[in-house]
Amino acid sequence: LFAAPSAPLEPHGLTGSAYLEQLFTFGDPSRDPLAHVVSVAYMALTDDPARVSACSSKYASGKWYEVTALPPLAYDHALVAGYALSRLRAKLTYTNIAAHLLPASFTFAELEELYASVLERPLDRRNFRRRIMAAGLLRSLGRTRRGPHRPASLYSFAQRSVQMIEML
Amino acid sequence: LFAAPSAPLEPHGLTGSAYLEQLFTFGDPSRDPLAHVVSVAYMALTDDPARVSACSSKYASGKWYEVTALPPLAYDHALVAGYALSRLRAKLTYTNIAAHLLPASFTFAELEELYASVLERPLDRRNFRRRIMAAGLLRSLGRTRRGPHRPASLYSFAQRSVQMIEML
DNA sequence: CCAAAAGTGTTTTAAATACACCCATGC
DNA sequence: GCATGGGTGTATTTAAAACACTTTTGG
Repeated sequence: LFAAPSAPLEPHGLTGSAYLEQLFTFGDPSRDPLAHVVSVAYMALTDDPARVSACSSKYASGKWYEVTALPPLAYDHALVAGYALSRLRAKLTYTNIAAHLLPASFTFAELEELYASVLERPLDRRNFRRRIMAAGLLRSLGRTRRGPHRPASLYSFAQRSVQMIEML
Repeated sequence: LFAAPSAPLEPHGLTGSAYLEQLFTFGDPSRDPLAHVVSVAYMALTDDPARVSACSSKYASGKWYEVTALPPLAYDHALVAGYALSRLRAKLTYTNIAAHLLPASFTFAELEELYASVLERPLDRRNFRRRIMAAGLLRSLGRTRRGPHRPASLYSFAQRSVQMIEML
């Protein structure tokens, strides 16, 4: 989460390619003690935090936190963040929304780690791979990433537009 | 669907017990050619249409239509209605939201007919009953409804508050 | 006794789960 | 050659799907 208390995330300030999804409109009269504020909350996904900080000076003071360790947030913003997380969790299980949280090419281990950390539970590597593949979510790039150990095959998402897919 | 073109459904005009769920906030600048109107759309569910017409004179002119045969609607209201229907369909399969579309007691056949008509597909009576029962969705009332044929057992929902349940 | 809706089980098929070892590389 | 992360298959369990007849009542 990118939390910039005095400068809420502005959809139009993001670089073009970021995925945006409307979450919920918060309008409880008591959510702000000084005025009746109606906020239409959006969730933006990116694989590259730097793009968010860079797109406007307003966000330069923002900070990233693990979702499980958010600092105290103003107003009902913890509620908003919780809503975003639960939506993201749900959509990971029935859409290809993960395409917007990973770079153009990635290893299977990176995909699995994304799922495991957002869902906050360990996944069986073999069963996970079987289902992802059966869902036709990925395209193999035929390339590998070399590193200190056995090279890992690289993949990209077959589709970037978010769509429903049975998978978990 | 209750369509009252010149008098949009006002949540607070409904009788107390109606289930209300926020759908989406429509804010496309071009949705109304005359002004930039932002609409926070809600879906209300009731088992009793008369309660809606009765709650305010503004709704007296409203009419009910089969969702599959809506008349032409103003602005982007067909989009809103479509959104509502798809949300309802989805929630029938993983929540007990049907509790708000049936009276306090009902027969199994009535429940099945509700599901079949909203989902627009026939359901196998035995498999449907097995899953609904396995989900613990219903409470048997021990009473029956007498009619021209074999009496049908009456049920009510175990919970009225909407909650997630694996079932279809 | 007949028409009409209510109610009930079993078999087959598919999917989810549980589980442990070999492989390829850099150092 | 060893440490490390990458990659693979099978057996079991559970759930979904397909399918047809008997029961109870009113008229």
